[in-house]
Amino acid sequence: MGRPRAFDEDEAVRAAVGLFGGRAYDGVSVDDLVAHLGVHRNSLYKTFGSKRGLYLAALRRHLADDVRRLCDALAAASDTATALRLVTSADLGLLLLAAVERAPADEEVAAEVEAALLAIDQAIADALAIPAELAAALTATALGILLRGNPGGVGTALTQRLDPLH
Amino acid sequence: MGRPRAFDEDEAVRAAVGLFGGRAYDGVSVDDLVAHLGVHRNSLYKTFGSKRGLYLAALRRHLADDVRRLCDALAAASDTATALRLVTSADLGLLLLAAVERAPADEEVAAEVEAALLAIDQAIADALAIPAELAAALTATALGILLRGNPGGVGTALTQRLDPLH
DNA sequence: CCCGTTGAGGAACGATCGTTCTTGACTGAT
DNA sequence: ATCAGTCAAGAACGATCGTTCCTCAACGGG
Repeated sequence: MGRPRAFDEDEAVRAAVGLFGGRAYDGVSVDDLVAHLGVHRNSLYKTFGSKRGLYLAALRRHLADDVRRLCDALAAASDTATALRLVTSADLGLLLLAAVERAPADEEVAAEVEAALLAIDQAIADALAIPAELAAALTATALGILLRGNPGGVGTALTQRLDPLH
Repeated sequence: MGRPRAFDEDEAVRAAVGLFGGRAYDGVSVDDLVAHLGVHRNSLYKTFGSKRGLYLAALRRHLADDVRRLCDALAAASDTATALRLVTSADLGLLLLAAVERAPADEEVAAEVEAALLAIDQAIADALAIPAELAAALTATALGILLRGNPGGVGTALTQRLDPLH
């Protein structure tokens, strides 16, 4: 019963992933969300409770979709260069912003971020058959490269040194 | 002539470095700054022009002081492990936040950040006598480790593999 | 001694923030 | 046809944002 929804919740959350992945949390206003999500204010609060609720939904969706897809792709990687290229070419804007900007101020975000990073570590460790600590170092390298906007394939120089090793 | 200042400008900027390095730009209000800097609203705007002006001053101070000190320390590093340890133990909170959160929205910030990262790259390249691209990869790794809050000396696993190389 | 100048101290501004309220449109079941 | 229930639409809320204005205190030069 009741009037049917005029918006698709999944679609709205994915749009929120794009917005929150593009600029800081405080840089995305509720007006921006309403304008770009196709969800009206009232429905937004009815569905997600608050701006933070929507942010958490977007973050979890980002991790469940994009990060999960990255981990699946990593499972097929057989060498360090491939693994590093996969991570650095993935769309992890929201994860990166969440880790640097939100995690220190929101422990629920911090927990999600930490779990996602550990999942990436594990995927790399399994795929390359290397210790988890070394995989974590590779993840850190990939995040650092993403952070710099990947200036001219910085990763290749490193992987050329790493590949003969393992 | 005129009434003498009751605050130390350098001291105020250093306090701003601490505030802006601890949370997001929008998470630090002018009221916070006034409360923690010992500078009154009027003097803040008279001296720095705007909140963004103070932020830029703090960022430049952070780069001129902390990053410069890091580069000097790097000049004395003779192996990869030492270089990586120096960067990951440096206090680069403001640089990290600026790179991820402000740089995409403020090209002046982006320019400062890029210059600082290049300076770190160069310091590592010079100290270890390695190509600039490899040094950039090491910088990226260090930033990634900082981003994760350095969970249990992740860097050591990587440097053990890298050291025999160069 | 008094005047011009500069900073301190707050009050106050308009704008925007996240959130809520009110009203009306649309639905399935009675 | 009517009623209860859900959502759309947008006005409106108090709070807080960055910024400005106004008044008084403290100095140096004539």
